[in-house]
Amino acid sequence: MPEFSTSPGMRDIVSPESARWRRFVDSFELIVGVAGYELVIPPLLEDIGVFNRLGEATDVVTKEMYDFVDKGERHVALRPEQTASICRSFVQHRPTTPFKAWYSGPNFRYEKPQRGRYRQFDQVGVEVLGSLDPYVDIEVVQLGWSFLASLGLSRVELAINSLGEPDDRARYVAALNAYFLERTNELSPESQQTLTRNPLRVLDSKRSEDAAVIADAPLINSFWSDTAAAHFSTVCDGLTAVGVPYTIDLKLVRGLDYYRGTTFEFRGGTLDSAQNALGGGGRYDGLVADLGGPETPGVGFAIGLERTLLACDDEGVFPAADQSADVFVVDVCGGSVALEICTELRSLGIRTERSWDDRSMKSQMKSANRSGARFAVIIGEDEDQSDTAVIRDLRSDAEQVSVSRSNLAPTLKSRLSSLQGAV
RNA sequence: GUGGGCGUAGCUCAGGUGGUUAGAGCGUCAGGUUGUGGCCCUGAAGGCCGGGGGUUCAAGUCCCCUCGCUCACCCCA
Repeated sequence: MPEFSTSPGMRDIVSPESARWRRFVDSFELIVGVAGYELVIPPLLEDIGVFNRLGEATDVVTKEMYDFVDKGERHVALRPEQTASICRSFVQHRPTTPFKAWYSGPNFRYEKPQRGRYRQFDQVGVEVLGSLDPYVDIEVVQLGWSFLASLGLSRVELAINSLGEPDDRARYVAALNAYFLERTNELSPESQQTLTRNPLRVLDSKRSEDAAVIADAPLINSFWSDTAAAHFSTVCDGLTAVGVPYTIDLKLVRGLDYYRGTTFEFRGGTLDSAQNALGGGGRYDGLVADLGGPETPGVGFAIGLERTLLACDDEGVFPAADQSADVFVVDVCGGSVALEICTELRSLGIRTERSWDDRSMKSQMKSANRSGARFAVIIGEDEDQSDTAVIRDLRSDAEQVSVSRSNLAPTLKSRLSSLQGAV
């Protein structure tokens, strides 16, 4: 056993998964980029006050924060999410509104690790600051939806709800609290505990004992103001208009306290995981002001990489890319010819590998085979003397051919591109 | 934070009631004569049996502790 390995809940992302991660973020950038979102890269570390605004009653703040006092006596924390950082950045730099940002990167929460849940986890997301227009909500939800669809996912469900205006939400919470208190003895001990902290979150309980009580609980829609109801209705109509399928889930409440108005969640189609929330978001119209900025509405979402990739695995889509070489150079004359050929081919964009340590031809051919390369270029004594090279197709039984060294690169280039054309 | 399962070669795993040099498959490396891979054959390297303590003449095997992984709860991405 090695002396060191990754800390709990943290892991190395290694090949071929690592390349898949890069591609994931690239795909996201492609979709939000054409929609005019600009990249913001906030620091991993912030003053803990930035994150305290996520909610004094939330686990994320109360027990999952990676926080410490630095050498300058500042109380800082590794970010548990990026929305608050983006808002802080907005307050600090005051870009013109509407401000449309996207981000990607790791976040940290000190939780017990589990399938699809790590202490360091990556998210991609967008935030739009400065507009109350319901069409912003629509655009944001649509972006998340089309991104997931672009990965090939077809069994994702979009749940959407509105928490109403702050007053609506407050009245609803009060009503909910009264209702649950009345039937508190029917609730599971865990939910009774949750009730004291945040009645909304009791609705989230997945325990069967709670199901009956939750089923009869009052619903948010009867507390919506006219403004909130109209906003929500516009959002729903807009989604329908652009062909984004959704389900209204009046019991959808999200974990962070800053949400108000529209909230939504993308859920993976596979039921066997409790971690089926691939991503989610909503409006947080008070957050910028809470962080000391002007009254500025906001809406956004975050999508978890790990979970979304798990969903991709379940659906058999967005596979890890093929990383095999195009050409493998076998040189049994010391290796200097391989150096020259690799340099030339690579400069032409041909993925070229070779072996080292002066191994036998047989052993180098084995490596060539394993590399997945389409062609082996073989340099033996004869080729070295005559300034030629042998090209051998590793995936067909065609005769190998000998070409002059000056014709090697052009020949490979054209054979590779004709193969690509065939596919 | 709470509970269940599991920790043996790089990987996947065998190792009845404790008993001599801990095994297999895959992978890796080297060979199977004269410059050529994939199939097959042979051989080699590679393990403080997660760590610590205990019981015993003797522990991978039993007991305790600890660390880690995993699944569920909690919560969330």
